[in-house]
Amino acid sequence: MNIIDLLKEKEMRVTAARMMLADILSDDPLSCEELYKIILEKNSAIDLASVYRNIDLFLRLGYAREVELGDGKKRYERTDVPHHHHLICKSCASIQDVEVKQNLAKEEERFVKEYQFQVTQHALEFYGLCKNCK
Amino acid sequence: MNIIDLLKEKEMRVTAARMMLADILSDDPLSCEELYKIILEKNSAIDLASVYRNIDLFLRLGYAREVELGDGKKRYERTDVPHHHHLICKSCASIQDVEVKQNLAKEEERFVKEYQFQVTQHALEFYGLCKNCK
DNA sequence: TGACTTATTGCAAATCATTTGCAATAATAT
DNA sequence: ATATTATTGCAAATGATTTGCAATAAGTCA
Repeated sequence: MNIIDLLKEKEMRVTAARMMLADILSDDPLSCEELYKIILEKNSAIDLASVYRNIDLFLRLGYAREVELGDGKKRYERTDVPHHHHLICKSCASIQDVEVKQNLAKEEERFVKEYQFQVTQHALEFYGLCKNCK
Repeated sequence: MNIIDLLKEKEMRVTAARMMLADILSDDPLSCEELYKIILEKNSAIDLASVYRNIDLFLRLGYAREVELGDGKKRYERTDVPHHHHLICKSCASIQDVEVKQNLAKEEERFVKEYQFQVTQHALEFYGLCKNCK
């Protein structure tokens, strides 16, 4: 689903700021500060507060997802990139996307049966040392 | 390893604040603010800044581990409780410990071979609705 | 197209979690 | 007991994120 349709469906306005942000969001997890700076580099500008507000909107629309890398900053990536996980280097902070082949869905089914807990989402990230840093 | 020995080994002082904190840290992941309040309830007091400083020390000593629950606050639990994961309710914020039976170690070995990335730690948390909230 | 309504924006100030500087205090070695 | 210096409490600083409010721009309808 593209961002224009998502906005119209909820009767929200299609603004220049939202289009630009939607365009910049990618498969890399980016913080609001990073998004803000990328926009500055393009000789454009969206107030940092508006970046936060619109990212928040994108989360509610299901256009973006939050990624927790454990450094105190929240990152965001588009939901239309396939579900994946990250290898996070504790030395240089580089982030690499990886797929995990194990089936966590089975575990999640078990949680429903054992604890009546309905899992809607999970976070799985790996920390360590990358090729260059070890 | 108990906290007194860990401190002495590194020639750090065994203080009342450290003993109290070490005692309160448990298998539940608690934030610094929560630890601080628990101590207040015991009619005792450790400055919040000292809680932060000592938790940080405990991490370096390997006495505590950090748990990321994605709500913008870091939580801590003792390392001597077995490695486990959490079911985090998005509605009431309750936290339940669970074991995951799948073997992530195999995936981690694959990352070494495929990307020369040495995993030292991973974070796996499940989000959803608990028994009472769904 | 132009005027109208109201969501959205930019700006500044507020808030929340965490960190830091510094003087006072308490833990260890002598 | 005293001296040394790590640790503490307190207040102020920082960094990420949120909020209030007036100015602006998107959508609506004549």
